[in-house]
Amino acid sequence: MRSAPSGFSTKERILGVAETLFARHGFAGASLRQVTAAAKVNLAAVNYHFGSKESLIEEVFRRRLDELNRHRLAALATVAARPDHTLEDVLDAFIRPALEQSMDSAGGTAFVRVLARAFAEHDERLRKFLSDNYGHVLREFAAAFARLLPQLDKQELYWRLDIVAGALTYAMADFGMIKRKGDVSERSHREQTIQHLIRFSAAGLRS
Amino acid sequence: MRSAPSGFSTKERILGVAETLFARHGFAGASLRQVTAAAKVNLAAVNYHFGSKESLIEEVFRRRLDELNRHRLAALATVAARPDHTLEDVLDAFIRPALEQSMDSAGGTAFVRVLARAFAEHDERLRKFLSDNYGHVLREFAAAFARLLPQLDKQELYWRLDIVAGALTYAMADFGMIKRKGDVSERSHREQTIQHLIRFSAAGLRS
DNA sequence: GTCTATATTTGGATAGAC
DNA sequence: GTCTATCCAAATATAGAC
Repeated sequence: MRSAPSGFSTKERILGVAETLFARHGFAGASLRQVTAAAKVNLAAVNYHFGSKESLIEEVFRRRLDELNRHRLAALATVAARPDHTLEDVLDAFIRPALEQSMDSAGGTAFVRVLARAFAEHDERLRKFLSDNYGHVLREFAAAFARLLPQLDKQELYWRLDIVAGALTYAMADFGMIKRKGDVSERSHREQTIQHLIRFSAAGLRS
Repeated sequence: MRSAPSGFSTKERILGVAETLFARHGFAGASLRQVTAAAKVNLAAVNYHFGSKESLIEEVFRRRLDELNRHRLAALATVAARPDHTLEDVLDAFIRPALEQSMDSAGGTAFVRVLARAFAEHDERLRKFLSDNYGHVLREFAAAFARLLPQLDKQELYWRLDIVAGALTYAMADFGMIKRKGDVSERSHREQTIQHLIRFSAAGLRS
C-alpha cells in the first residue's frame, strides 16, 4: 500500500493519469498502456485495482462527480430556500462548484474536459452509468429552472437547457486553457468568468 | 466501378457509413472493420480508396465542409454587403447553411455530429488539418463579429465566440435527434430552430 | 500488491490472385 | 476494383511467481 514515490497510492496515480489522458485523447483513444506508463505503474495494476478499463472510466467520474454534485445540490438548496431567488442564482449554483473544483484540485481542469467528452460521447453504457448515478441532479436543476421560466413549455425549456449545458461544459473545459492577464489574481479571474457565464446563460435562457 | 447494389460507388458508401459511425463512436472508437462491414464492402477497400484511416477521416470532413463553407462564405458576403447588417444577420449566415445541409442531405445530421466530435477532439493532426483547410472561414466570421461588437476587446470577443461556437455545434448536433411535433412541417421546424439559435447566440454575445 | 510473462482479441495495413 | 489471406502491431486481460 504505498509504493508510490509521489506520496499517492498506485490507485490514485492511475486515476489521476487516466483523467488527464482521457481528457486529451478520449476514452477509446487513450490506452491502458499509455496510462500505466505515464503513471509509472505496472500494466497489470489497472485490472488488479479496477477490474477493467470500463470500470476505471467509471471510477474517474465517480471520484470527482460525487463531490461536485454534493456541492451543486447544497448550493441549489440554499438558493431555492430564498423566496426571491433568481435565474442567476440557480445558474450560480450550477456553475460555481464546477469552476471551484477545477481550480482547487490538481487535475480538476482535466476532469472538466472529461465531462465535456462524456457530453459528446453517445456510448450507451457510459450514458446509462451517468444517468443512473447522477441524473437526479440534473433533474433537480431542470425543475428549478422550470419554476423560474414558467412561460416556456416543457419541450422548449429542455431544448434550451440542453444548449446551455453544452455551452457551459465547453466553456468550462476551455477555461483551464485560457491565459489570464498577469495582474488579476486567480480568484478574481474565476469570479469574472463565473459572472460572464451566468450572464451569458441567463440571456440565452430568457431570450 | 459500380458494384454497389444501392447505386452508390464503393467509395461513397464507405464515406457515408464512416460518417455515421464516427459520429456515433468517435474516430478512435469506430474501427475500419466496423465501417467496411456496415458498408458491405471489403476490408481492403478502405486502404485501396483512401490509403489510411487518417485519410478517410479527412475525406469525411472534406466531402461536406467544402460545400458548407462555400455556402457560409457566400451568405456572409451577401450580408456584409448591406451597410446596415446586424449581428443576427451574421449569425444567420453561419447557422442556416449548416442546418440546411443537415436536413437536405442524407447523412447530413450525422456529419454535424462529426463536427461536434472534432470540436471535442484535441488531436493535434486533426486540428491542424481543419485549421489549415478551413481556418480562414472562422477568421472571416470572427472579423465580421468584431466589427459589430466594437465595445468588446479582442480577448473577450474570442472567449465569447468560442462559447457560442461550442454551443451552436452542440445544439445543431442534437437538432437531428429532436422530435418535432407532427403538425409542423420540416421546413418551418428548421426555421424556428434557426431563429431560436440566432436569438440565443445574439443574447449571449451582447450580454 | 506488484511483477513478468503470456494468452487472446482486435485493429490497421498489405500482398497477390482474380 | 475487388477479393482472400495474412502480417504485424497494439490493446485488453489474466496467470502465476514473488
